[in-house]
Amino acid sequence: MAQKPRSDTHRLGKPLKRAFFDRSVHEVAPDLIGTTFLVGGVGGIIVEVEAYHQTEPAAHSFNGPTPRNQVMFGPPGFSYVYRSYGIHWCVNFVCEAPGSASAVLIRALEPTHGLAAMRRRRGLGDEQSLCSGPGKLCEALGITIAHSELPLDRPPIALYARSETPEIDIGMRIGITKAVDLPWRYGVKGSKFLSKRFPS
DNA sequence: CAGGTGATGCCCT
DNA sequence: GGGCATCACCTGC
Repeated sequence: MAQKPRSDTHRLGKPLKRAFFDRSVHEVAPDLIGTTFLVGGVGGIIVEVEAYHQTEPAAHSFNGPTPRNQVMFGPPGFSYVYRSYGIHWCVNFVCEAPGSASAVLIRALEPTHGLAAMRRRRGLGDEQSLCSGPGKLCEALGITIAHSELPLDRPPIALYARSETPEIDIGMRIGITKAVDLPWRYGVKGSKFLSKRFPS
């Protein structure tokens, strides 16, 4: 029998304001660790993210604005959803001043809200694998391209401040082929809900 | 548990 | 037409 969901015992913090994202992506990314991310009331605690910035070739914005990535060049506090490998969706939060074209990729959640809905969408019972990857968490939360370019402080999206400050691991980003040596991946130290363990 | 690989859509050159 | 900010499943240790 699975352990009791954490949502039974922990309270949500204050809603994040859109101004939270009007800072350097390198400040926002680690600050997002431990916050709660819900879509339509379903989601959990962010345990892993990566930062991307226009000045670095792994970013979708590196080659300038296109129809797909235009939201990255707009104001902070909006979602950017793209299709990955033709199969999965991945979600980012746009950061910094308009034109900086930086964003935080949400890579893993600790599921806390709507476990039944997530299991149904994922076709899985294993709680540890529900949201342990950028494509997995989008499937669990029902995120598609229809959720791109939406404000992060209005329904159906909700973000809540962390109630405790977790110990944070920092490492190289995963699954990319360019700018592989930038340590722009952040995660909750020792979390069982990461997409991959941080090297010790 | 680590490593290799096929599936699959679409953006951009 | 090339190249992916991935996942699940298979192998072999």
